[in-house]
Amino acid sequence: MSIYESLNPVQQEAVYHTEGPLLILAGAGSGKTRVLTHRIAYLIDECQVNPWNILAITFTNKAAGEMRERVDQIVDFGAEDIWVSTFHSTCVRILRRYIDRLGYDRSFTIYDGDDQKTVIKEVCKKLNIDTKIYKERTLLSAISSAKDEMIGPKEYLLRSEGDYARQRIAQVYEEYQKRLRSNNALDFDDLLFKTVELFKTDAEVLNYYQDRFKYIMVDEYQDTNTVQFQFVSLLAAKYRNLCVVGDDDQSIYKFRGANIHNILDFEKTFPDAKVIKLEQNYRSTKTILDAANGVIHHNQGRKDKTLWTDNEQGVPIALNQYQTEYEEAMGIVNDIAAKTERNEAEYKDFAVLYRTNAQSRVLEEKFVTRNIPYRVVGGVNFYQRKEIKDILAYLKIINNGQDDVAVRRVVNVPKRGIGATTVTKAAEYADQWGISLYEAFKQVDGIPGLGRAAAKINGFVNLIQVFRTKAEYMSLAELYDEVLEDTGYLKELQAEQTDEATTRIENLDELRNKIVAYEEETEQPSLNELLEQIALVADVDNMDDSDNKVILMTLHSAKGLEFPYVYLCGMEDGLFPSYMTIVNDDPMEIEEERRLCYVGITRAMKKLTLSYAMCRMMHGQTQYNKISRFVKEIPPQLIGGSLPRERFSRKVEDDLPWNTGSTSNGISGFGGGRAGTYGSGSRMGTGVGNRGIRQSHKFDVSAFAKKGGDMKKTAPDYEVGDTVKHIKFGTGVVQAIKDGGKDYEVTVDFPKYGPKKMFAGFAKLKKV
DNA sequence: TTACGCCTCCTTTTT
DNA sequence: GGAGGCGTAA
Repeated sequence: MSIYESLNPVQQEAVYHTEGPLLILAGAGSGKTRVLTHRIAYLIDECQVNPWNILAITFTNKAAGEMRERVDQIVDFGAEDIWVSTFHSTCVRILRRYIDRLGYDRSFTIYDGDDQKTVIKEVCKKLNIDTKIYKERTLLSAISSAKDEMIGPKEYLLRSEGDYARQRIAQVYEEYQKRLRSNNALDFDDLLFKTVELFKTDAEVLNYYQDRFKYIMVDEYQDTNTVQFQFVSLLAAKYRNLCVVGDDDQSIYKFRGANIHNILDFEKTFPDAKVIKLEQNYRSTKTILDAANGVIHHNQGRKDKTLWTDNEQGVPIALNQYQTEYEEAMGIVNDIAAKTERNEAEYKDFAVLYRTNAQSRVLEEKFVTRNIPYRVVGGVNFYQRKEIKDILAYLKIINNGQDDVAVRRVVNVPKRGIGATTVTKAAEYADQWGISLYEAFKQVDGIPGLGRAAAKINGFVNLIQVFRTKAEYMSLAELYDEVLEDTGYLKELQAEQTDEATTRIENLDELRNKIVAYEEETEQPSLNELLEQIALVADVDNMDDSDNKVILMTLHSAKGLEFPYVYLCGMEDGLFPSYMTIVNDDPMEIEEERRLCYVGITRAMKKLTLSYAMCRMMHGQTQYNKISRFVKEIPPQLIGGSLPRERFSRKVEDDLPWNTGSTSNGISGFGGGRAGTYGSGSRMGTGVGNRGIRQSHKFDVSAFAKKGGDMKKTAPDYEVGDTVKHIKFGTGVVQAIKDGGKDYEVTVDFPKYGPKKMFAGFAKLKKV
């Protein structure tokens, strides 16, 4: 039997259609990755296409990695020759080879958002821009949108006639590009922009890549922006074997320049395009899918399709109302604890999704108190942490002395007496002579008025020069150790003796691990390539399916993922849909939020739980919000209640010794904050709803009775005086161990959080 | 030059 | 409620 027979007929049709433009409209959970990977296998195995001629583009490294893995599994040989990568890494690979044709140096560095901000600040200072009127963020996003639309600084100015504000932005844009250029750096948008520019200006290069990539596949096509569309169109122009996969209902990146018309008008752009719709969902229960359809049908201007499934009806959707965000978080955490304790599911089966990153804080707090392992995706990215960026800045300087941003960042970190005044003088000198800041440092004797600071600058230059020499013969990990030592960075952290410093040191260790791993898996490791890989990773990419943790992330990050149990929290008008989109009264904006909701709902495989809080702290103020309009768009018969279990969970939680009880300072006091039930009792009593509730209630009771009864009590492997590690409190010293009947009660003194009492069985303390 | 404290602004979402 | 910017004091 061929591997293609496991596909349904429509999927097969998509696989077998190999020549010419093809649009696959793939609903959520309809097996599009399967189709793509099988299509690649088919091209190679049945159509004798050289793997070398295939390019598959995704948005995240994680998606690329997954696809690569699955392709490896089904393609007989040559899989490693297929390019499976993100837009950004594809462009970097091309630019590393040919960007000198645009007058750039091929060893350019890539600037992330923080670096961009640093540059824009300098630009504003130089041009006397009042950042109260023109916010740095606004300027950057204007520049970014311009680049997405492939509008350069000159053209931007031309288009700004009669508009002073825009002219001012044009100046900023021009100066910003100038600085990137002299720093030999590209920002994310440049990677695409410059590649397209290269294709347009250099027929030889374009021709080479057109012949190279005879078969092109693009995933998540609905999220492509204009410059990405151009990139793909140019590449595919010669052979026209372009297969795009997407779902207009999951287009959620308009704010980032995604142009939904790329997918909606695909048939206009390619009149001979074949269109195939994948509408059978293999992921979710009927209930979940009906809810998703109920919501998304409120959108106008979408391609007509209805997702259906052969899966079972499943349990009803839970909807919980809470007084505050704290109680909401506690409700979610308790629910997860209950399910895992009775072995219904593992931690990694759960995802908690929210609209804004800020919402994660309260959730985290509750996960910590309940001692449930979790991982927050997004928010403060590992590579955005101060200590990581500092050390990376050193590595960047060693790699590329033209990177002024990196030099400014660490020239006085740790403190070596080179203050702002000194740096400014050197920068002026550099400007005057058209050299980089680091070059100016080297010529420090020529800079007037520096006084004693000159010697200090020499010290810094020597430090870097020594690193460069060492980089010649040392491994990257060795070089990394040298940087930590010789800069005194590590010593300074060690001297601090605070919890925060310990975390920072741990993070630096983690970075070292990543460097070692990179060196092990790469044939010819180089500092340049290492930095490039780091620059291109997103946080989702680091999500490891193997560690058993609850995942917390924004709805945006959740796209493309699936989880058995999904919690959508903060379902309130003003939060989701966001306040901005409500006041804006542009229906298109609400529609984008609705698609986001659709994405969230369709992540769930077995059960979806929605929740909202009557009031929550937003922008430092208590806000009273109404239930989200999206909840009301879900057919009510799909929603059940969960009152009994919530009440029970609260009981369990009150038994926990380390819980100080947030109900005591809650608005409503004890009892008032428990989850209520949306709608009337009669709704609870109807059909499917009833089944779900009774079941979960019953399970709760018996599971708990069992747990309390015959749970094995094992003596801890640590004793009084030992240092132990807790999942979030960090390390602490055991002060007392008491036999508390059904479990051992341990008191641990944590430096930052003070003494905590906890049950050994729950706390999972590890001796260190 | 640095450390501290007060001020403002922020809140969509990210490769 | 928190991060970053700015001014003042030592």
